[in-house]
Amino acid sequence: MTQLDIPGTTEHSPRLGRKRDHTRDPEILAAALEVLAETGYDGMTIDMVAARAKAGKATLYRRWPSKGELIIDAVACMKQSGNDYSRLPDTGSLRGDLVAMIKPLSIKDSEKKLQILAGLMSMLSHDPGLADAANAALLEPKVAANRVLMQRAIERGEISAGCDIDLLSLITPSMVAYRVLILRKPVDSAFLLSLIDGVLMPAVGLGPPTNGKTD
Amino acid sequence: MTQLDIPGTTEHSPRLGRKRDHTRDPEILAAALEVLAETGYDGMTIDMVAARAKAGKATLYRRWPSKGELIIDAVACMKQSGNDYSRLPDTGSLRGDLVAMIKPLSIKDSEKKLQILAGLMSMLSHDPGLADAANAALLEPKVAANRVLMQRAIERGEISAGCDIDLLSLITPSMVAYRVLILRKPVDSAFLLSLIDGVLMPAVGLGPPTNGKTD
DNA sequence: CATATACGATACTCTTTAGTTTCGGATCTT
DNA sequence: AAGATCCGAAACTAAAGAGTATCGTATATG
Repeated sequence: MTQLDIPGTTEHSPRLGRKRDHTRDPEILAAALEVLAETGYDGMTIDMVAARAKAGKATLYRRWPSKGELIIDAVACMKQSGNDYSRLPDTGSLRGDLVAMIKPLSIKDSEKKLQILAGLMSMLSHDPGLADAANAALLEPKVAANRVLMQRAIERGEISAGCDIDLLSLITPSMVAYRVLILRKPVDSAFLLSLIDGVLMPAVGLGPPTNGKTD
Repeated sequence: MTQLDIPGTTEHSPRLGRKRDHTRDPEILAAALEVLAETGYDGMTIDMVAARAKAGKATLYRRWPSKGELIIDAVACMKQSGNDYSRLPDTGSLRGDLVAMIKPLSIKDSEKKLQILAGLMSMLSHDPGLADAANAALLEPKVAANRVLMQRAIERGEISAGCDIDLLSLITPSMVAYRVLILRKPVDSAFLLSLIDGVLMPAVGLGPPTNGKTD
């Protein structure tokens, strides 16, 4: 599904025969993420991942020493995949930028990431390293994007420099997570728009777009 | 720890001998919740729960047909315990009420509930009933409290009736959940106050308490 | 006090799954 | 083409844990 690029050194050099085929690692990691999202860490088995990737179970163990390491690798590799926040919207207004971030593809991506997060939620308490990796790969990209947008708005003087953008940039991700994981309701434009207009814009001091009167 | 009250019918009546001792059910359910919070659903074993409750494993199976049913019961029983939101703060102002909700005990309670939630997060996708039960027992009480406070503020004319209180009442719970489960940072008054003053109050149209000037 | 029954402890069965080993076939190197 | 090695498939091992059965003890009922 995702085309990843692993630094993939060719191990130590054998005189003859084949080299270890690292070209399929991305497929295996993608399969692991799929199964993880569907069944959770404990529900998932190595056989499921191998079957999904059409690889032998032994092949997986030739590359990763354990199930846990495989998952850590799989989560970590999500960080660089599909996060093309390099070109963020730049409409000239904060609201325009935030609205421009609402895209079906982005929503689907978020929902998949949240399913993965749910799958390893119970391990996060016991493995701080995994928790950091999961945050960095699954949530932080979106948070960072929001932060950049707000920072730009500060720099162009649109909003006050006193805004707690570290806090505000967490609102959408955490509300989306709540809605998907707990309420199990779909994330649609209406919901995201009500977050933008009902929460974020007022919080940065930009009044509501339609109703400027208090009474 | 928690003193629960189970309707506890005495099964069918035996002629002689003891009746089934349902007085210890609450202790067992409390033990189950503790182990669940500590190790997650899959990590927890019936033996752990039995040991924690100083009960025999067979005793647990005499009362609950399976591990899953035990957990469902344990989560469900949380709903009525420790949720004395019957007497909510009533300071006369929304901000006063929200600030009055900040109490160390309440924070500890939330954190424990969130650990329980994390423990069964991966099952919520596969068991909608459990998801509803978990939400009703672990998150919804806090959400409902916020909603009541805001509804009162609307009724007394403090804030606009157009406020989306169903949305706004989710903000604190979801942000706290994010902070505890993902960021694994402590929830303190400073954080909650910045939510109130930096997000909620602006969103309901009540300006910041110190700085009323826009420029 | 006698008896039936529920209790806690513990041994047991059976299923699942992580991780290993084996093997025939495919493929790269020389 | 020959040889070495990696591949996928599948059999295998070992450990963990859900659920059951047994047993001696405690206790409520009568």
